[in-house]
Amino acid sequence: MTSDLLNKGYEPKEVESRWYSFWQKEHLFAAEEKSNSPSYSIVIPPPNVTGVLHMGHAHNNTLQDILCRYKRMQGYNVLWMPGTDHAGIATQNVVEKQLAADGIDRHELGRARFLERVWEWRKEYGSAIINQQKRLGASCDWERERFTMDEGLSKAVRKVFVQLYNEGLIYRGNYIINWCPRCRTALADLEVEHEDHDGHLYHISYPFENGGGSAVVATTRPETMLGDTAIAVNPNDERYRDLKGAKVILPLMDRTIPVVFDKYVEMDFGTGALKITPAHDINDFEIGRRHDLEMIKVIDDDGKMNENAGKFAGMDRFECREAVIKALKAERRLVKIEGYQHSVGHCYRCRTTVEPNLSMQWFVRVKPLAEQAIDAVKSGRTRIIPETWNKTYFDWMENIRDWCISRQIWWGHQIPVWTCESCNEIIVSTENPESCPKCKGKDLVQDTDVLDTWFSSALWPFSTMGWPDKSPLLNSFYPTSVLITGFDILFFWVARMMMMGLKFMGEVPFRDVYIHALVRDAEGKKMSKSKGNVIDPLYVIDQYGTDAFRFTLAAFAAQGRDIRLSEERIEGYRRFINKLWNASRFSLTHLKEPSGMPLSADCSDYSLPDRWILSRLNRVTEKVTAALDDYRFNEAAGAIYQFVWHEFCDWYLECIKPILYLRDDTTHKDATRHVLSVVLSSILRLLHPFIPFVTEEIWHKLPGSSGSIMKADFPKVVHDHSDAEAERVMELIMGLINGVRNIRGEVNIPPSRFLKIIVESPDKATLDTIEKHRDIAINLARLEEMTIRAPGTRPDSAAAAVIGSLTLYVPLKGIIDLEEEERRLSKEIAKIEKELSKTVKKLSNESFLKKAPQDVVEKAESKKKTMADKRDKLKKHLEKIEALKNS
RNA sequence: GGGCGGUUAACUCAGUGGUGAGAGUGCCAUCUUCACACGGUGGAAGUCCGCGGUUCAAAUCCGCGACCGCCUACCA
Repeated sequence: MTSDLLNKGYEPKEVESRWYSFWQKEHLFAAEEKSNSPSYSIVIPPPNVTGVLHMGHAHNNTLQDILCRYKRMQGYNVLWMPGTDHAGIATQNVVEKQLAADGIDRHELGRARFLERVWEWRKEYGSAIINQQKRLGASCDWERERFTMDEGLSKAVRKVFVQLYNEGLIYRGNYIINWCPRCRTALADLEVEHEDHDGHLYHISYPFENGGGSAVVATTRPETMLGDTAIAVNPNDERYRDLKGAKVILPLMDRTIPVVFDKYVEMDFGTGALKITPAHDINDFEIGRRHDLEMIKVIDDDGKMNENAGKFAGMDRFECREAVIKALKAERRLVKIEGYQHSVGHCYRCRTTVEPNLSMQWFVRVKPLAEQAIDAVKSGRTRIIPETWNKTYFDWMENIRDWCISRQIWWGHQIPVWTCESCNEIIVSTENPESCPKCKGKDLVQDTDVLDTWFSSALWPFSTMGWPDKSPLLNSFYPTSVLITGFDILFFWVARMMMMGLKFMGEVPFRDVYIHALVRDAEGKKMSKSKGNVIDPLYVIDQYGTDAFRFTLAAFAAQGRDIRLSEERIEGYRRFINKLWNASRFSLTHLKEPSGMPLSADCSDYSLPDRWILSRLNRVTEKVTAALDDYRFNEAAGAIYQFVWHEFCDWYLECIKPILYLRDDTTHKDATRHVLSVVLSSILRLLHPFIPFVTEEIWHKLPGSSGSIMKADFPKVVHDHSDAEAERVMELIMGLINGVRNIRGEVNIPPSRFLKIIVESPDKATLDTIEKHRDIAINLARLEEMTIRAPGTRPDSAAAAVIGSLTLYVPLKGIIDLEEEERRLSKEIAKIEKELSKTVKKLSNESFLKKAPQDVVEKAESKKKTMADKRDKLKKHLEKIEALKNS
C-alpha cells in the first residue's frame, strides 16, 4: 500500500467513510476510565434529538474535535462525551403531528401508549443527527453516548429534584407564568422570544360608580379587560388625588372594581391610569398581590375565552379582542385608538403568541444557586473566553428570577411528586412510593407534569458520567476541561450547568467556557429555515469534502466575531487540501523506505533549504500550539496554511527539486529526503486535528509510518533545529530571486528566457554567501549565468533592483524597453522617498529620540540608512538609463 | 430603557501602541516548467466610518457622533 501513488486530485468521499470506520473499529475515540495520562474532557452540547445538523452544530463540533484530537496526540486521556437531549416540547410536537396524520389525538391514546410511540420514534429517527456528526469526523466516544431520558440520567434528575425540594429550593405555587396555548404548557421566561409588533393602544373609559365622569385607561389588549379587578393610579398623581376609596364600573361586565394606588404606575404614560388584570399580566399580578385583588382568569389554556368572559365565552382571544372593541364602541366607552409599537412574546418552539396565565406550577428558587455560580467566575475557577461575555453572564445571574420547571406535556421526566388520595399527603421521592408514609394508603397519584428539558440538561456534565453513583469516570473527568458553545445558550444551559454543578458536585462543571461565534449567512443574517438562507452542512461536505469544510470553519473562528459563511470561501480551502495532497504526492515519489538515518542534532551537514525549513517548522509548531492552547483556532489554521503553502510548497520543494532529481543517491540527496520526510510528517500531524481524513490517508502512505495518525505525537519544537542564520541567509537568497522575478514580470521577460545577471555588494561575506548558494538562485530565478562581484562598472541597458546591500542588474541588450525601465524605476524611487521622508521626519523629532525606546530608534535609524542607500543606487541607475535613452 | 459587538482592498475577513497595514477570493498580465491550471510568477487595488483627544508614536487607547447587527427588559 505504501508504494501506491496517490491520485492526482484528492477525492474525499471514499477516503472519509473508509477512515471513519477504521477509527471506530480500532476504538481510537475511546476514553479510558482510569489512566496514568492526564485527563482532558469535553461534554458535547447535546443536540435536540429531533434536530438535523446545521451550521451551528458543525462549527461547534469541529472546534471540539480539533481540541480533542490535538489533546489525544499530546498524550492526554481524552473523553469527548456525546449524546442528545430529549427536547420535550419539540419531540412531543413531532410525534403528535405524526399521529395527527392518522387522525389520532394523543389523549385518545393515553399517556402510556403515547410515550411508547415517542420511544419508537426515537428509536427510528433519533440517531439522525448522531450520524451527521460522524460525517463531520467527530471523534466522540460513541460507546458512551447518552440521552437525557436514559435511566441513569433520569435517576440523576429525580435525585436533584428531591434534594432541592427538601432544601426548599423547589416549591410549588399559583403564579403567573408564560403559557403557550398551542403547546398547552407553561414556559420559562427564557423560552419566550420577544418581538416588536405594530399594535394599537386602546383608550377605554371606565365610569365612576357614583356617577360623575370616568377614568380613562389605555391598553394594548382590550380583551383582558373582562378579567379586570381594579384600576390603578400613582399615589403621587395630582389628577387622581381625590379618588381614594373610589370605585369604577367595568364596562361590558358591569362589575364594580376598586381604584388602587400603586407607585408602579407611570404618571406620564397614557392617561396615568392603568387597568389591572392580575390573572393575565405579570405586572398586574404583582399589583394584585400587593392590593389583595381578586384574580379572574378569562382566557383558558387553549387560548379561548372561558365562562368568566360572559357573553364572549368560547371566542378565541384575538377574535374576542375585535368583539370587545366593537362592543365598547357600541357603548361609547372607546375613547380613541392609537397606533402603538410594543413587544409581544412568542413561544420559542411554535411561535404562538404567549399568554401570561395564572396557574399552579413548580419553580426553582435560583438566587442562592446563582450566587455560587457568580462567585465561581469571579474567583476564576471557571474562565469565560472571550471574557467580554463575563458581563453578560453576571448581568443575567444577578437579575435572575425563579425558574418555572413544570411543563404540561407528557414527554419528559415526570415530576417525582405524589399525592395521597386518602389523606392528601404530598410525597416527594426518588423511588416510586408504594404507600403513603402517613396513612399507609395505597391510592397515590403522581403529578402529571414533566420537567423542563433544560432541567436535565443542566446536569449533563455529571449525569452523563454516572452521577449520582461515585463513578471512576467522574473521578477522572469531572470537572471537564472546557465547554465549547455558542452564546445563544449561555443562559439556557451554561448558567444552569454552573449552578447545578456547583450545588451537586461541589465543583464547577468546567474550567473554561469558550464561547464561539454564530454562523450566519453571507449577508450576516442568522441562518433559519423560514428565511431560506441555510447552507446545509451535509451539502457542503458532499460538495467540498469534510476536511475543506472543517478547515474553513476553523479559519473563520476568530474570537468574538460572527461568521459569515459563503461557498466561495470553502472552495478556497478545498484548494488548500488539494495543494497538500499534491505536495504529498510529489514528496512520496521521492521518499523511499525509511533510511534509518536519524536526523542528526547537528544540522550543519544539511543544505540551506533543509536547515531553513526545519527552523521554520519550529516556528509554525510553536504558533499552532500556542494558538490552540488559547482557543485561537483561526490563528492556528492561518499559521499552518501559510507555512504549508508559502514556505513548504513555494520555496522548500522548489529548492530541493534539483537535488531530488539527481540520478545517484548521494549522502546529500539522502539527507534532503530525510528532512523532507520529517517535515511532511510534521505537517500532517500539525494538520490532523483540523483535517483528519486527508492527513490520515497520506499518513498511511508515508514510508515508516505505522498505525493511525491519531496515535502519533503532535509535533514539538526541536530547539536544535532553530536556525536564525539559515533563516537570514535564505531570506537574502529569496530576496534576490524575487528581485529577478519582479524585473521579469514588470519588463515582460518570459520565463522561457534564461537570464544573465550581475549581483554586486560591497560586503565580501554577503558575496560569499551568495556564491555558496548560487545554484538555488540560478534554478529558481531561471538564470543562465550569475556574476557575483564587488561594485563595479554599471552595465549598459540593464534593469536594476536593490535588495538590502545587494544591487542586482539584469542586462538585456535589445530586450529591455528603456522607457519601461525608466517608468519602473521612477515609480520605485517615489515609493521609497515617500517612506523615507516619514522616517526622516520621525528621526528629526526630539521627543521621539528622547522618549522612544532605544531599539525603536535604532530600527528607524537603520531603516533610514537602507532606504536612502537604496534610493541613491536606483537614482544613479535611472540617470544612466536616461542618458542612454537620450544618446 | 439597559448592555454588547461591528464599520480595514471590489467581496469575506485577520490584525489590542512602533512594518512600506495583511490573507483568501475576485481582477489584470503572463506561463500547457516533468506534485498541483483546484497550479506557477508578477501586478493593480485601502482617507483602516467621521470628528476630537491622549502619546515621541494610534487601525490599535479615550471621548463624542453616524450607520449596521445582536442580546436583554414588566411603561400599560
